[in-house]
Amino acid sequence: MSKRPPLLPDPSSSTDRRPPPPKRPRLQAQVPQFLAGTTVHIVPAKLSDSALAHLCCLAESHGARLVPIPQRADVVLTAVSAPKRLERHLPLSEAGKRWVLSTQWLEDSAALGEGRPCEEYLALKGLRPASRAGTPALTTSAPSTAPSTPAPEPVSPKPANAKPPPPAPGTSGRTTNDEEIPLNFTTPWPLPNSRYACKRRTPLYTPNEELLRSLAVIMRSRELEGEDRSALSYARGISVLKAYPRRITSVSQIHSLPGVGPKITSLVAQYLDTSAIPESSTILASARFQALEELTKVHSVGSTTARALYARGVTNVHEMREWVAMGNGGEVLRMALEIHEDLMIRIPRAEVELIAARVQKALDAVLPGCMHTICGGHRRGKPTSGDVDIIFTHREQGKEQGLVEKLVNYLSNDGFITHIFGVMHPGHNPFSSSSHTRSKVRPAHPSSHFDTLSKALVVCLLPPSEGGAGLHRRVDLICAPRDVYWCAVVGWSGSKQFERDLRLWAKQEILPAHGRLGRGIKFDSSGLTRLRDTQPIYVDSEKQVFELLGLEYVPPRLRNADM
DNA sequence: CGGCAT
DNA sequence: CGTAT
DNA sequence: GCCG
Repeated sequence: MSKRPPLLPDPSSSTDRRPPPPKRPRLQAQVPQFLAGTTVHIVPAKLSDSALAHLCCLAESHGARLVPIPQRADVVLTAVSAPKRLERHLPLSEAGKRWVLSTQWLEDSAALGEGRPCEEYLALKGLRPASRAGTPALTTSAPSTAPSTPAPEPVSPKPANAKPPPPAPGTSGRTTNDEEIPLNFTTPWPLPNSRYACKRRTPLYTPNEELLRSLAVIMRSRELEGEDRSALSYARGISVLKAYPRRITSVSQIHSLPGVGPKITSLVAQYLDTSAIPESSTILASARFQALEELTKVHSVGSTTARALYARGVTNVHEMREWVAMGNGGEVLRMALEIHEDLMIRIPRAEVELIAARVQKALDAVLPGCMHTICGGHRRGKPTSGDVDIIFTHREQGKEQGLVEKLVNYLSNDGFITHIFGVMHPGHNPFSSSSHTRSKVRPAHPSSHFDTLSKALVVCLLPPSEGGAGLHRRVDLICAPRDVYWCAVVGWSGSKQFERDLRLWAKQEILPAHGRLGRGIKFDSSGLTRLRDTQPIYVDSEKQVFELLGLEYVPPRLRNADM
């Protein structure tokens, strides 16, 4: 939250603060020059030619001077993560005198328009400049944790075209491949002009962070109060603003953005005037908001339940515990409270990957030939995750049946899984079961991925002896049949707004009217279906999903359309 | 004014 | 109603 | 709350 006040014009009226000096002659700088006066060396190893060229352009366009040897650089960028391999490209003694960062630092900073904190992108853990020498623009305002470097995402199967004969992507039990080496292409960032998040490129970091955080408070309040439609509008507005690549300094900039109407425009105007949004501040300070926010952090407590609890005088987790101790609530809630403190702690990337490796190991033991992809925020490049989403399948269609149980049993016996919040299966409807709800009626086609895919929502514990933090971690295990695997991966990679708009777009394209011939595809994460003849369409890669929906491919790291 | 993801 | 993205 |  606490950000330094960099070069914001900041017409903050009223109180203190010296009057803004008219010091801002950089009008010709179309591209933020956060690397001005900085020498940069890019280690070519492990980079494709095009990726290298891309990074060089990126660095120079932001003011860097490129130097051919690391010894002369203020900043060294590299895609090499293995310490030993890195050592071959730059002596450790030299390394300790400058920042040695992941290339992702440049990608993120360029998208943001300012230098990201270096600490979050150390190529080698703990390797930082000993003496704070010349790194002018790169002041490490490192606020906190985030140890691991966002690395090229690991994915299991290959896009299948590497080898002609075996149709199965993953070779044997091995898994975890890389998707693409170059990854993002940040270059000329387009202004968001589409109404659909799935047609925009939205990086993880935004130059308008504070503004959007304020708007997100109002959105959250609407959610908590059950005003879903309003909340949706804020989600859309925030989403489109997050894709806006420059600092917003005037409402004229956002005037014509889709999803930004009179109300949101006025809120932005207030923010630009006063560096705050009064409605947001009021909400944030209100006891009710704080209570509902805290209560809904407990697994299985949603906004409706939270409001009901609040009405009965329960205003925090401690009081909820007492309320449960008096015999209220169900088993899931009791479990959730048991480990609530652990679940509040975010998971570093490295541990996410350890957990996935552990799951893959179990898959190998239970049914050889499986592969997985880590989805969710982790796949979108977040430095930490709230939970771990693992999608898996078997290379042969059909072999995956019953796999979720076997996996959960195996990992439970192992002591890795400590709690089970729920296991769902295709065809099994969570309604009409258990308690006496005579929910005879159920929609004819309830096919959401919540009942077409098998999955387990569990809690795991990876002990420190195995590299874990010794904390309970939420893990979603989702099993997809081979032919819908990539649809499931797309569906579970998010972000939420990205998914909503993906489906909305699909629907628009599909539904009759539209003389748009050639189209007519239904999308859900259980697959793609050509409506014309209700024929399923099999895809073998994520890109094909986008193609078939008539969309430009958006890499996972540019799907961060939520706050 | 109806729709807003599944 | 909750969960998931 | 915004849009078609």
